[in-house]
Formats: sequence, structure tokens, C-alpha cells
Amino acid sequence: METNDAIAALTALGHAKRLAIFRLLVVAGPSGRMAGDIGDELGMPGATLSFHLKELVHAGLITAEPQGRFVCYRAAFEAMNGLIAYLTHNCCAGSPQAECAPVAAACSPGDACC
Amino acid sequence: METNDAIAALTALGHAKRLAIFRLLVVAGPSGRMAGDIGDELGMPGATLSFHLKELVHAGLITAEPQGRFVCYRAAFEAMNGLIAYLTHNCCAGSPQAECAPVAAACSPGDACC
DNA sequence: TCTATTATTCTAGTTTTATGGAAACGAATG
DNA sequence: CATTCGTTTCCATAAAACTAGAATAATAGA
Repeated sequence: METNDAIAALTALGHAKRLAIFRLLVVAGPSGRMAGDIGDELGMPGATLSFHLKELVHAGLITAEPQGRFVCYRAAFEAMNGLIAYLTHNCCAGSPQAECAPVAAACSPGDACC
Repeated sequence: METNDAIAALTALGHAKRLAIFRLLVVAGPSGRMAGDIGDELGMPGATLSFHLKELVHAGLITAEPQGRFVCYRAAFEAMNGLIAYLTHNCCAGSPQAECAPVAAACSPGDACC
């Protein structure tokens, strides 16, 4: 994941309503949730919801799939994994350290994480 | 990690300069970096650097330790692990799914991640 | 075709955040 | 005690983001 992608993803998630939407979709898993369904659950006006969904899609954190009149939104798990890998990449300059040991579990196999 | 803490951390990281600072400190590891050192490396005016450092400290992502005239900043690895755990918590409602399998590696031991 | 339903875009007003020069602060040095 | 150096705070300006009502598509069913 490129730096700009990571910034876009973090900016998108750094907002109460968008984080709530994203978490809802992460818990929902691959089956996703319909737009109206999300709005009902989070009590958000349609325009506001649509605005935030668009932000999340644009950041690559979720995907939208129209199904007739409905739109199904799903978490983009790959993007999430990429973001986590970006944050932890090369931590402690690649040298094992007690302080960052738990981070290692989050590193991608190929990373030089400690 | 509470939702509000996660939002604060994500908001703080969702900015090019702050993400650069944080990544610098993650790579630096437990020894950290001096404020002026960071400013030199990232080419940032003192006032701007101080503003962003304060944001990161307030979000709990880094710590500041005065050492005489200098201030040493360090990444808060626990906060980083907490944030990752928050994002991945209970993904796919706890049921193993191919789509989120890589996420599992990032989950804390006690989590019901897939 | 007409209507109800679902979702998005338009738009404007409000709020929040970022920037960096100048001044102030605190600690070490002479 | 005065000076220097590193850092922070103050402040005004500029820029960006949030919200939601109203209008606009797009689809399904009668």
C-alpha cells in the first residue's frame, strides 16, 4: 500500500460515523449490508450516509455493488490488511524489540518486521 | 481500546505530516527521536511540527519525554496494537471466511476474530 | 405508464482543522 | 546573570470537511 492510499484510508476512518459504518461492514463479513440497512442501524439521514459511503469507497476501504434498487456495501478486507501492514512495516528498523513484539503478529509474511 | 480512542488515533494518522512523523518513530523503535531531529528530517517549521506532535501525543500514539533542553518522542506501540485490534475485532462476526483470513493474523490472542 | 421505493447528487451554511511567523518559555552554558 | 538553543504557545489567515434539506436518478411493481 502506498503512502497516499494509507493516508486516504486513515482519514476516512478517522471520523465517528465512517468508522461505525466500516466496523459494521467488517463484522458483517463478505455478505455485506444494504445502504438503507446501514442507515437504519446507525440512524443517519440518507444524504449524510451516502456522503460517508462515498468517502469510504473512494478510500478503497469498502466496495459498492448495485443490486436492483439496492446497493450492497462490503468491507474491503485486502485494503484493511494493507493498511495494517503499512502501519507496522519495518517497525523498530527490523530489529526485534520487546516493545513492538506484539506488532509482529500483524506484519505481512514478507515484511521485515521485528 | 475504546471507540473514541480509535477515532482519535485514526484522525491523527489521517494526515500526511503526522503519518510521516509516526512512521518515522515506528521505524526508530524504542529509542525514539528528538523533536528537532524529526523537524530536520521532515523539513517542517518548528511551530507546525509542534502542532502535529501535540496532536499525536493527545491521541496516545506517541509519548514525549523531556531530556534537558531536548524532547524525545517515541511511538506508543501498545496504542498501535490496540488500534489494529480494534479495527479487526470480531471481523466476519467471528466466523472464519476466506476473505478475511489474512486479518486473523492481526487479531489479539483473546479476540474472536475469524 | 404511473407510482412508490431506494439511493445519490446538488447546494449552502456551519464547523473544524492546518499553517507558520513572531513571541514566549525553559534549560543548559559561559 | 545573561546568552543561546530547542521547543512550545499565540494568533490570524487560509483551507478543508461535515451536515442535511431538496432535487434528481434509477428500479420494481401495479
